Amino acid sequence: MLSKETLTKLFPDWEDGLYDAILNEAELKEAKAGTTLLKMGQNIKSAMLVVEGTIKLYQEDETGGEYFMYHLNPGEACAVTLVCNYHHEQSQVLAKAVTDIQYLSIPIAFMEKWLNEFKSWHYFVIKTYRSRYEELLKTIHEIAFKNMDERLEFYILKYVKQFGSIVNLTHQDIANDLNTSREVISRLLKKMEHNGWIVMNRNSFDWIKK
Amino acid sequence: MLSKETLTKLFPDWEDGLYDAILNEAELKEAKAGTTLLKMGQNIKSAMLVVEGTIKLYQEDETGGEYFMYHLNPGEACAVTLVCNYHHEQSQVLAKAVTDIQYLSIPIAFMEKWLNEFKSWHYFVIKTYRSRYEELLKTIHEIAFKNMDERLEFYILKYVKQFGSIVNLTHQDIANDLNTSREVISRLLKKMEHNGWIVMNRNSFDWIKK
DNA sequence: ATTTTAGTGTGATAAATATCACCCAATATA
DNA sequence: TATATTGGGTGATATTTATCACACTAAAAT
Repeated sequence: MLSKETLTKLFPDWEDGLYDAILNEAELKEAKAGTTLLKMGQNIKSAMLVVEGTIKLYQEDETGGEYFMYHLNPGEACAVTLVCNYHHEQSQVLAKAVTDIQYLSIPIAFMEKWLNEFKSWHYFVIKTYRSRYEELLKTIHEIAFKNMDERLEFYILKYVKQFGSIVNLTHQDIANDLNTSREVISRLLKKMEHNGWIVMNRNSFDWIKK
Repeated sequence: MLSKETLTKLFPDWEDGLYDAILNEAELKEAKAGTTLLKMGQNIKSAMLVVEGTIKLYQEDETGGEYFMYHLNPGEACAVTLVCNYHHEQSQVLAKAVTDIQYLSIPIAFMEKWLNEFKSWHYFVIKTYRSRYEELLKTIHEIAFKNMDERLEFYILKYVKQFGSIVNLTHQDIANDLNTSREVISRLLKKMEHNGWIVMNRNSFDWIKK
């Protein structure tokens, strides 16, 4: 089980009572890398706070397409699950574990209660929304104004920032995340290789630009 | 000046003290249709609550491109200006008045204060962020998965919902909002005309689909 | 009434991306 | 070791969107 100490490190801005509330009411869950944690259209029954590992958030198309938006890391929460009313809100996003993860699952019944009881929870919710709103703005900026080569670079840089400069993704993985085809990614990566930005291997490549 | 009664109608969920605080601290401002209210990169000095008229929110490119995201209507607030810290936050969006507008301008010094004092303000901020987050998701969905013809239809439908079925926009206006060129819009509108979805006039067209 | 300007129509062409077809090589599996 | 599977390379072609060029017309300005 989770210690108050760990919680304090993950969520340093909370007040004391909130840690206790979490320890009492939240369930610590685990999921293997690759698990889908939230599908589009799915009813939201609990909030999700990341304790360990990384989650990727996607916009999902009816026809199966996906577009990667941002990472969720330990100490962060999935904004869409922080609902403040019971009225069966449906998820607008797709969430996948990219590593093995641990997360706190909090029944949405507590959302409103805690908003009333804990100022620091209130701030946490606002902070979460604000930062995710900003991530979405960045995403829109990329798709609306940039060509695929620049979007690919932006995508790789996000990966590198998260996991380091050895990118363990297949071309197909990347194509899925950017809602394009494998051939397009292969050709663009080949260009990056020619430019000396990456060193390519099977199943991975190394980002060496600058 | 603004009456408490008007405020109550615009913001029905607030508590009594908050109306007074607004009446004391907020400044009622006006702007003509077409005014730019917030530029990208601009320092945020005050929050903006719409009292009268409609504001359009854009993502802005360094090179002058724009992409329309959503409308702000009376009773709604600009999420990006609802900052909860003083540290010279910069606007990530472009906001333009599309009609003559009236809005409340609140120095950001009060943001944090009111978060502590008024629960209803806290809820208002969260509600604002949540609904704008959802608007951004819709925008991403459009750009990431749809071709220009579908995006144009989505765009027109947003307009129609706001202002009625007579669309008083030039092809160039629309092209700017969708970050494309006038020719592209002209051709797509011509197709819609052939399909019997619109009746075209100079400077406007009429949406008659279904 | 004439000129200017803004809004629109449209062909030609270019660029970006998507799709199809098929190949080869590395790795996993039988 | 043989075979199947997965990851990747690449030409050909189609589609979508962008760009250029220019013509036409309604409305506005002179």
